Amino acid sequence: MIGPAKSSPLSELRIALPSLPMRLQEVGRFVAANDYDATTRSMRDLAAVAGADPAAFTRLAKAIGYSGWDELRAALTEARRPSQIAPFSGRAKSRRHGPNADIALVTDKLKAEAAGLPRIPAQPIAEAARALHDAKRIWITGYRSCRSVAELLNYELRLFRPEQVQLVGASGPDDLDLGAFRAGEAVIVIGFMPYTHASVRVAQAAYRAGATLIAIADSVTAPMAEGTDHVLLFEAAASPGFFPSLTGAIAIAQSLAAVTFSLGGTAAKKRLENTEARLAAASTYVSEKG
Amino acid sequence: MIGPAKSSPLSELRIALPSLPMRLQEVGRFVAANDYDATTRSMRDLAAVAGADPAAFTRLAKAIGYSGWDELRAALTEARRPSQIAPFSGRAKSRRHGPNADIALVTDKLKAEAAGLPRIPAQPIAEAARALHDAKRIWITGYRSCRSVAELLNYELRLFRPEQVQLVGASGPDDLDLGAFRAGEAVIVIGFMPYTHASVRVAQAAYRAGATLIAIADSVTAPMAEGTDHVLLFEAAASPGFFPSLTGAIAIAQSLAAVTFSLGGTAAKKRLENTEARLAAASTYVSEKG
DNA sequence: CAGTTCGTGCAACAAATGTTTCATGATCGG
DNA sequence: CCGATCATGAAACATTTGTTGCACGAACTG
Repeated sequence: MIGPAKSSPLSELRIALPSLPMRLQEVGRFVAANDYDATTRSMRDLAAVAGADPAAFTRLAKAIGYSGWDELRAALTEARRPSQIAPFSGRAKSRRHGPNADIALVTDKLKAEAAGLPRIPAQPIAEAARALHDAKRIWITGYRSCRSVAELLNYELRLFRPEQVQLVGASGPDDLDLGAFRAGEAVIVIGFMPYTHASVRVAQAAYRAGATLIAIADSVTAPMAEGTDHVLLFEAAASPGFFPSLTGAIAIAQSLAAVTFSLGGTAAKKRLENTEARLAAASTYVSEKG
Repeated sequence: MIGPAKSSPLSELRIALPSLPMRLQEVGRFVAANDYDATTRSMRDLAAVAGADPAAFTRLAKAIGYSGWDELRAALTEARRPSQIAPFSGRAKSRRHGPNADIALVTDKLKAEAAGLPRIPAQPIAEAARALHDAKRIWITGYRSCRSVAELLNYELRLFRPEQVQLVGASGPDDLDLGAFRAGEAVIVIGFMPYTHASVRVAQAAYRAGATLIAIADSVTAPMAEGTDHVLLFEAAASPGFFPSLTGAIAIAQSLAAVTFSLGGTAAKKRLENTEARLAAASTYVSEKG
């Protein structure tokens, strides 16, 4: 016989609460209010904090239909598991047809990517920028679609540190510069799943050389993030569509360059002015007009 | 001297990982990838799932500076505690100096860019995608910082239309292909103020050749947007900082590629699968593992 | 009022947990 | 080639965990 809907152990607890003895009610309320500690700390610890008897927790679990505290806690743990964040809720399932389908795809995509940007942790970026500021030389790595991010970062950093910034593999896919890394230098590796072998190799070489490693990746478990001093996370799979999104990575790269420039002070400003003057002299740009 | 961020036990683990013995590396990776289970399940359980010796977990914890597995797990548990709501949300308000200034700069920048994305008009993107779908050949142009956008677009489009997409100036800054444009082809020009002469020349050449012209720019008055069939606008100056922002342009490029792929139907899907298979065969990527 | 049931705290219990020790095999340097 | 160090798995260890038996007191019942 299957009982009523076992939606959540917490709701079962809440429903059964009024019909329970007084002491069990107290403990039950404590569990409901501190369900995170309930899943992570021990029964005796909880009892001490709640000012109750350890046995009360076992009795509570049995009172609401579990075989014991262990089983209740396992249910709470599963209910709290983070990976249950509705991966396909409002997504491509509602594949609309007609002329508006494409427009809907675009707006959904833009909205999702906009939502992802504020979730990027700012502090690691600031710390990484300081590391770049202190580095004698900066190497930048990114393959396949991440190469665009690498090149943007290379371009912006070279605007005010032209001598000290270099793109790894600029002369071709096999020009890896693996032996060129030195301590005191910084190596930036950009990538997301699936990770290329080349980026992992660069990260390992940088690590062995004692260089400061900065990874821009979609996960802390990325192979090239191992051993890195700084990991800057973005959400590659956040938006609908078939390719991972690089918007977050671009935003990180730009912020990194901006803060690094800010740390550079007047010296960086002067070099940027020099670069701009040189570009203007070469008449690279179309002159502004009213 | 500011050391690397020791905020999270996961970062400590990640930093120490490469210098660890092989078995401890495996266990460390497992913990990093399954940190929720690491906080909730028992050491022996984890060992069984990871296929490792229980003792390895204790050794791992000691290797990265903890007194034992219990202490490491406690640190992981605290790092995961949900009620850690935004330590910097209300703080870094008007602080323009001090250690929080950089963080404020980053958060402001990200927020501004996130706000700009939904303002991008979707319909022109969908229309441009249809034009790309109909084009016999696609040329992509972008100089200076916009080159990164051009290369991303080139990369993504070539995934399912490898024969028909080409980056203008791929062989060098003077390789402009100006005479190669034909009617029935599409030329994409990416740029914002100040505009480079090269991009304007490409646009004019495309116009004269009768090719379909698509401009990704920050203004309808951009020189290379004159005579253009499609103008896709983004806000380059929307975010604080010293460099114009390319986040919007990247988002447009990705949306453009996504819709074009969507229009390609099963044929595009098949070509994408072929490309992926070729990459897998070349073992470009690190193989996934549990 | 006596008898019963129920709720509760305490303490003892068996099981499981994290840790340590030890033996074995691999790796490295002289 | 040998000795020393290190990495690693298995088993023994002390501790902690969740559980249960028991006693006491309150509340309810006849």
